Amino acid sequence: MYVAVIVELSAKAVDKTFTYHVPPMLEQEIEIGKRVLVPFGRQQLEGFILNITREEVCDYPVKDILKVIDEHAVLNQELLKLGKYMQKKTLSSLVSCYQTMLPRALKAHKNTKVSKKYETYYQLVDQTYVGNEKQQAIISLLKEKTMVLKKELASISSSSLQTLEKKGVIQSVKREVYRLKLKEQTIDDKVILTAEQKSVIDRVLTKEKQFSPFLLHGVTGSGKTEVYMRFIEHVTKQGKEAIVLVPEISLTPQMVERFRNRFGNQIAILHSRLSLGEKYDEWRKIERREVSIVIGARSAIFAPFTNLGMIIIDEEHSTTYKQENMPKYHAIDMALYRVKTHHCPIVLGSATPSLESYTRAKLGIYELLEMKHRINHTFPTIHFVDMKEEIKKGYPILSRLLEEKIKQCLEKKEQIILLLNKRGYSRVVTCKNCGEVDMCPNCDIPLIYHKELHDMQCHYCGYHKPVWKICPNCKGDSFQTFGMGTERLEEYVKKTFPMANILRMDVDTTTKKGSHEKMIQAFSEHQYDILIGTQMIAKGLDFPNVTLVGVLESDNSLNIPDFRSAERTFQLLNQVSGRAGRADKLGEVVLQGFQLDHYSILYASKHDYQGFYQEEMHIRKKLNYPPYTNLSFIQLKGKDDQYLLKEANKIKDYLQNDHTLQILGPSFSNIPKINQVYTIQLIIKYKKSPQLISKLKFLQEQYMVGKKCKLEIDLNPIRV
DNA sequence: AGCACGCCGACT
DNA sequence: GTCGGCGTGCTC
Repeated sequence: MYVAVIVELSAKAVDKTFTYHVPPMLEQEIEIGKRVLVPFGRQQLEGFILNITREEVCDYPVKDILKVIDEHAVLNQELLKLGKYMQKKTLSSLVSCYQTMLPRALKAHKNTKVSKKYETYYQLVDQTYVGNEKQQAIISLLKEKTMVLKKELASISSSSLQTLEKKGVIQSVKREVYRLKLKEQTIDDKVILTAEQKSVIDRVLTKEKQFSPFLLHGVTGSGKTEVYMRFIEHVTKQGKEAIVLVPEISLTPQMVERFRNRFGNQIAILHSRLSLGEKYDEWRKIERREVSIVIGARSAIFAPFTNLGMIIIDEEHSTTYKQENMPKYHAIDMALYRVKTHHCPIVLGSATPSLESYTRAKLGIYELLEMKHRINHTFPTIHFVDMKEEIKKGYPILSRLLEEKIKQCLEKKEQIILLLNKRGYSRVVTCKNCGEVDMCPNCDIPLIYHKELHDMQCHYCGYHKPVWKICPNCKGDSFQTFGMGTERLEEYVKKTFPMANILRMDVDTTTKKGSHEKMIQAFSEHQYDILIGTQMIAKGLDFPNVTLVGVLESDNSLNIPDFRSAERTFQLLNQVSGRAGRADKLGEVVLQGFQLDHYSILYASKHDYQGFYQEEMHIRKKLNYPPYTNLSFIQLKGKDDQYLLKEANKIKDYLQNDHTLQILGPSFSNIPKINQVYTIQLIIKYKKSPQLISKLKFLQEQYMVGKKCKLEIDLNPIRV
C-alpha cells in the first residue's frame, strides 16, 4: 500500500503530494483525510493523506510512513474538495487551505499541544468490601451515585482513595469533558411572526431541498434573527444541520444567547476569542454529531457537518468574512460552494447588503427577499451637527445639541451610546516651538498619546515609548496635541456629566478574555448610563434602553482612500443608528462631522438603501469599479522602497502586455511602512481575462525565491 | 521550513 | 592553500 501525502510545509516547492509506502502494521489504520507522520529529508513532518493506492511505480526510493496520527479522518471528502476550490480561488498552497479549515489542535503540525481534556471519575466494583471510616465515606458516596468525580472523593481522603483503588474495590474511569462553560439558559420568548417574516420563511422553505441562494435585505430591527431561528428549527427537525455565520460572535453575545435559549445544547460555538482547547472541544461536538447547529465567525463555515440543510450568513456585507492573511478566502464563496454540494438554501442577510450582493440579487443570481418594516414601526430621528461651527463657538468635542440631548436622556434614566472610531487620548503630539511631531520609528506615522498608561503608542506595530519631556529637535519643553480618541472623550464626558456612569470599550479596555461579554452584560443591565466605544460597539448590539446614539467624526471613514469608503460609511452609520430606540421608546441619533452633506451620510440618515445603491452604482460605473469590473490586488513588501518601486513597475509592464487588464499604481499602501517593511501595491481592473490567473501564478513563482521582496496576491480584494 | 551543495572572498 | 559567506534547490 502507498499513500499520497501533502506535508505541512506551505511553500510553492512542496505544494504537491509525496508518495510513501505504508508498512503492513499500519495498513489497517490509513484512510484519506487522516494525518500521518512522515520522514521528509532529514526531518519528520506531519501531513494529510490525500490518496491511497495499491501499487506505485517510482523512479526514486520510497520511504515508509512512521505513524498514523488520527483515529478518524479530520478532513472528509467534501472538505478535501472544498480545500482544492479554495486553493483555486486564493492562489495559495493546498496545504495552507486545509490547515485553515481545521482548529489548531487538528492542523498537521508537529508542535500541536492542544488535546482532549479528561476528568477522572470513580465507580464501585466490589460492593461487599468494608473498610475504615474514611473508606466507608467514599464507598457510601459511590453507592449513592454510581459515578463520582475524583476531585470530590479526594477531598474526603486522597490516601484512602488510593488504597481502595489498589485493592480493586473501586475503579477509575476517564471521561472527555468540554471546556467551554456557558451561562444557564433562560426562557425563550418565542414571538408571533409578522406577515413579512412569514412570507420570507415560506419563500425559502419552498426551496429547502435545492441549491438556492437568497439575499435577505431586512432593515435593522425588522426581526431577522427570529427568521433565522425559524429556519434552523425547520432544518433540524428534518434531521439536518445548519451553520450560522456572524461577523464577530464575541461582539454579539445577545444573539448567541437567543440561539442558546431556543436550541440549548444543540449548538456549538466557534469564534476567535475561545481558547484553543475550547475551540477543539466545540469542533469535537460537531464531529461526533452531538450538535446540529454551529454559530460562529468566519472559519465556522468549515464545520464538518455531512448533512447540511442550510447556511445563514448574517451581516453578509461584513468585511470580517474575508480572511486577511493567506489563504485570503471569502466565507461567502466557501458557503456557496458547500450549499451547492449539499443541495440546500443559503440565506445572506443584511440591512445594508454589499453592492456586489445586491447587484447579484438584481440580476437574479440571488433571490431577493425584503423586510422593510421595523417591528416597533419607528425609525430614529437623525440630527446633523456641522462641527466647523461648533469649533468656532468653542465646542470641539460634544456639540451643544448632543450635550443637551445627553442631559435629557440621563434625566429620563435612558442610556446613551457614543461612537468614536479612534482610540487613545490624542492623535498627534507636536512641539509648540518647532512643530516636530513624535513619529513611530518603524512605521513613519505619528504616535498616539495614551494618557492612562502615560506613553506614546503606535497602533500599527505596537511600538511604545515615554512621552517627550523636551523636544529632541529644539530642546523646547512645551507641546500641543491634536485630534481626539476615546480616552479623551471619556475624560471629557465624565467632566461634563459627573453623575453619569460611563463605560469605555475599545481594544485598550477589552484585552482580557471575557471582558467584552462582561462589559456588554453590565451595560445592558444599566450599570452604566453612557457607553463610549470604537467601531467594535457598532455591531449587532441590541440594547432596548438606548435611546440616543451620538457619532463623533461620523464622516471620518470617508477619508480613507478606498473606493468602498462611501459604502463602508453608509453601512456603519446605518448600523449605528439602528441601535437607537429599538423597543417602545423613540430613538434619536446625532451625527457630528465636517462633510455631512456627503451622499452616503444623507442616505444613511434617511434609511434609504435604494437611493444609496443607485448613486453609488452610478459612481462605480463611471470609475470602472466593482461590481462593474473585477479586481485583483498585488502587494510587494520589503525593506527597500526604491527597489520595491522598480520591481512593481516591472510587474506592471509585464501585466500591461495584456490589453484586457487595466493597471493602477504602483502606489504606496495606506500605511506605507509598518515595522520597517514597506508595502507597494498594484490594482488590476478587468472585465474578463482568461490569461490573468496564469500570469499571476507566474509572478508568484518569480517572487518566491531570491528576491528582496515578498509578493502577495489577493483575488477580489475587499480592501484596496 | 530545514539542510546540503556549491562557488567566491579573507584568513591560519 | 583552507574556512565560511549565504544563493539555489531538493525533500517521496
